[in-house]
Amino acid sequence: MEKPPEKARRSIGAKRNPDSADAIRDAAEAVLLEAGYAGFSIEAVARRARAGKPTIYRWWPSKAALLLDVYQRQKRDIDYADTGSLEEDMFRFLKSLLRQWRDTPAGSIFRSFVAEAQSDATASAALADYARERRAHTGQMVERAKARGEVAAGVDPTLVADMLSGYAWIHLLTNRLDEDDETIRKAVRIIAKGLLAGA
Amino acid sequence: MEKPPEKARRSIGAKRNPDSADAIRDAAEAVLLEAGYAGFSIEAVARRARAGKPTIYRWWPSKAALLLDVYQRQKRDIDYADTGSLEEDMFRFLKSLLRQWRDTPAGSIFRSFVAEAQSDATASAALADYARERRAHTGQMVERAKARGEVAAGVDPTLVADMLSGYAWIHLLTNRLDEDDETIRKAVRIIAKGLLAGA
DNA sequence: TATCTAACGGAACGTACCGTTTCGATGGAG
DNA sequence: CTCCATCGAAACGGTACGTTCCGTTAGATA
Repeated sequence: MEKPPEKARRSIGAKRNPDSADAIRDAAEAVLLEAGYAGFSIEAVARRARAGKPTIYRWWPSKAALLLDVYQRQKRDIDYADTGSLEEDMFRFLKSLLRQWRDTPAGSIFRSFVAEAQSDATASAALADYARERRAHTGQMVERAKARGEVAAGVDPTLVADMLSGYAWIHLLTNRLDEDDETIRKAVRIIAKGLLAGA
Repeated sequence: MEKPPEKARRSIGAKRNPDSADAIRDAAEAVLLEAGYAGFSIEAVARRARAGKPTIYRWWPSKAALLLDVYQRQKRDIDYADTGSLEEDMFRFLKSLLRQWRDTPAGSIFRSFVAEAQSDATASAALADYARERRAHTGQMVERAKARGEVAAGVDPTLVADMLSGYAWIHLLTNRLDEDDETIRKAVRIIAKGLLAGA
C-alpha cells in the first residue's frame, strides 16, 4: 500500500492539513489489510501514519467512524452491466462481487465493518443505511428485467436483492469466497427461473 | 435470566465445582443479552457470576471458547417439520428461525459469534464448521422434496441451504428480523418455483 | 508587522479489559 | 492425616481507548 512517511508532518497553520487526513486513511487501510480487524486499533493507525491520536480524534469521532470512512473509500467495481438477461446480470453481479471481496482489501474491510456493526451503534446504523441503498440499487437489475417480462408482476425487487446479497454475505463471513462459477451460475439460475414463474 | 448468586461459592475440594461452570455460563448469557457483544467481557462475566477470572480460564481457554459454549447451549427450536411441501417447509424454517433470533437470546448470541469469527481464528473455524453442518442439515429438506419430484435433478441441496441461510443472516446482521410473513412467503415461493423449473 | 488562532505530533493520563500469577481457604481422595 | 486440585479474590504487566496537556508551526487577521 503506502510507505510510512519518512518525516513527521508539522502543522501548516490554523487549518487542517489534508496530508495528515490522507496519511491516516492510508494507514488505516494498510493496518486493516495487514493485521486484519483484530489489529485495527487507533494506536496502530496513528503509529503507522506518524500522526498523533488527537489528530485522528479531531476528524473522526470514533474508531467506527474511521472504519466507515476507509470502507466507503473502497471504490465498487461491481458489474452492473445490463446484458438483457436477468440471469446473466445476476451472475455477473455475484461473480464480480465475490471476486472483488476475495482479491482486494474490500472484502477484509467489509467483514470488519459488519463485525463492528454488531457492537457499535454508529456502525450499525451506517451498515443498515448502506444495505438499504445497495438493496435499492441491486433491485434496479430486477426492475429492468420486469420491464422485459422476465419477472412476474408481484415480485418485490428488493427481496431479490436480499437473496443475492445474503448469498454473498454468508460466503464472505464464513471464508467461502472461492465458490466456482458453475455453482454461482446454478444459484442465479434457480432464482431466475423462480422469478419467471412468478410469486 | 438468572439472579446473581447471593453467596460466593467456595471450593468443593480437589474437583471441579459444576455450580461454578453453570453460573459462568448463565452469567455469560445474561451479559450478552443485556449488554450485547460490546459489553461481553470476561471481567463482566466473572463479576456477574461471582467467579474468579482464573476459574473461567481454567475451563475455557479463551473468550471465544466461552462464547462458543454459550452459543451451543442455545437449543434450536427450529421448525424442520416435513409438511410434504418444500415451499411450506422452507417457509416454516425461515419464519421460525427469524422468530427465534428475534424473541430469544439466540439471535444476540449468534450475532456476537459471527462478529467474533471475523477477528478470532478459533471462532472462525467453529463458525465455518457450524455453517457446514447447518448447510447439510437444511439441505435434507431439499433432498426430501427431490425424492417427491419437487426439485429438478441437477440441484445441489446445500446451495439452496446457502440461499435460505444467507437470507436469514443478512436480516439478523442488519437488524431486520421483523420481516413479515408475506415477504418470507414470497421469498421461499420464488425459490420453490425455481427449484421446480430446475437448474 | 504583530497578534491571534487552530492545527500539528508527542507525551502522558485514567479507565477498562485481557490473560496470568499468587494467595489463603476449602474439602474430597488416598 | 496428608495431599492436592479447586475455589474466589486480588494484583500483575500489557494493550488499547479516548482525553488532556504541551510546545511548535504558519496561515489569517488587523
